Amino acid sequence: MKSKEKKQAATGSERLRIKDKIFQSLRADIISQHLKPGQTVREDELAQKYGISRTPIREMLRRLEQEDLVKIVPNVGVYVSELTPRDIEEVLDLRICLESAAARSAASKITEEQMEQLREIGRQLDVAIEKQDSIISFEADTRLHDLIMVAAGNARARRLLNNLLGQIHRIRFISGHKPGRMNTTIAEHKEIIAALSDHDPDRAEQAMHIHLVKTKELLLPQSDLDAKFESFVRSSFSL
Amino acid sequence: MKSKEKKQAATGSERLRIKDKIFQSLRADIISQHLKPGQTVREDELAQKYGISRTPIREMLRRLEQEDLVKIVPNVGVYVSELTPRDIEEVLDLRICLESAAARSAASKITEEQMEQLREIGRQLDVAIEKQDSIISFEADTRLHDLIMVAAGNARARRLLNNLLGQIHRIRFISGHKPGRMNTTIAEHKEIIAALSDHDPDRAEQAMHIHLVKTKELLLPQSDLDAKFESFVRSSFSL
DNA sequence: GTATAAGGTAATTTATGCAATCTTATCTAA
DNA sequence: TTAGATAAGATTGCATAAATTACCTTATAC
Repeated sequence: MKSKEKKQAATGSERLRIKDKIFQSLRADIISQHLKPGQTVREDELAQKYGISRTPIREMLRRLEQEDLVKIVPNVGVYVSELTPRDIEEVLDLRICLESAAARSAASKITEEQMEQLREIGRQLDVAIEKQDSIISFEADTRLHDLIMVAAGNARARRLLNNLLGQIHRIRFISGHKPGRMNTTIAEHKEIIAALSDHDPDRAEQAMHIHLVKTKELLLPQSDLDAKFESFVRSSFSL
Repeated sequence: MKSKEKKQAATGSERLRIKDKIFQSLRADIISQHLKPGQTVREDELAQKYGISRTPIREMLRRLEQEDLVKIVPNVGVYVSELTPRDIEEVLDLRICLESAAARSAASKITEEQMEQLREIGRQLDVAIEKQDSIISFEADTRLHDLIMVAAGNARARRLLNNLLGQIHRIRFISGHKPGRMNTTIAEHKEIIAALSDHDPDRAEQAMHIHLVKTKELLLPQSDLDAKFESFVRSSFSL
């Protein structure tokens, strides 16, 4: 009896981690294209796969829907979201909009401690160039962008962007790795760091904007764009 | 038999509406301050109040959490979100960021049909001024901003903003009505319409930005702001 | 007298069974 | 042969019950 109670307590304390782990696993499967767009996702199936009941699975699926990773049709089923060129452009435009504003804000608000972290990231970028290691570059990239969102001081904006990031990573998986982009990306990042170091809002916003627009153009083939319309965000600066 | 099927179909189609209605009711109670910030919200209580089980209530609460209207502490409970001056500023800054970009985008993309709807809204604004009717002004305001989001062509941005709108309305309830603001608001709206009519992205963005910054300053007493830091969004244009 | 631990209570979280709904396939009639 | 209706199959949606967790109270030991 006592051993049983102990076991229950153990599973109980680990359950939260397990639940979160399952969610991350599901999310990763969609981002990594392991679950293909349009594919049906059944509650029952996932419940069996992960050995839990349908109730928490349902909850996870709602969260994934909120991130636009799945589409839920009432009384019918759940599907992995499609990612049309239009969808991709919407996500990337939103990113440009949010992160450009964040860079502007961060330029004024960033603390010396955060600035030191940024410089450390800058040194990692040097290492990435030296070793031509895209993994290091990618990780530094991720920390750079998140650190700027933190420095910008708008927690809601950061949460929104983190939601978008799931889809952005998914887009990366679709587009595949573009070799040769790393070095130019790093140069853009260093310009962003320099602008923040100078606490220059205009320059920081512009640097981030240019960087993200270039990233967008790389991820979204120009042929897919509707060229006759201006994008959601400005395509050039006139500061 | 046939009548039974008919009845089932009827209740089925009404069920969704009822569930949606309960959600809207809950949401309205929070926005209207009928449920006070910090107040505990129990699943059991709501389930009894609305005569449904806790499962759909849970689902609604998760949706409300996603809109930041409630805060869920795992294994503890659900609370109505607080709205500190910082929270208010975050929400309003996000709005400025999204809607300014939308106005820019809409200036290029807006169709003649949408432009005609805008002009109709403009005429409603004239009526509002003539009758000094803030209700008409508010309704025209709502349609104006949403129409611009539609014209901007970014469905995700529109959804995000609609989520923010719940909190923005809540902020309005807290701040109370400011008489005398209506006429200047309308003037700003007409400038936005004029800029869109000219298909001038810079002017449209600037007009929207100025309008929303003024709205923010009205809703958020300057004494609450941290004056030494630049906001998430630029506070002035230099076009 | 205070602090700590154990037990009880009230809430969420999970699991499971049942009902409602949608889709699809088959059968019949025109 | 095709169109429409009906029935069967599958899946979600809802409700209730069991389990777990967190908090609060109380009692005991130092």
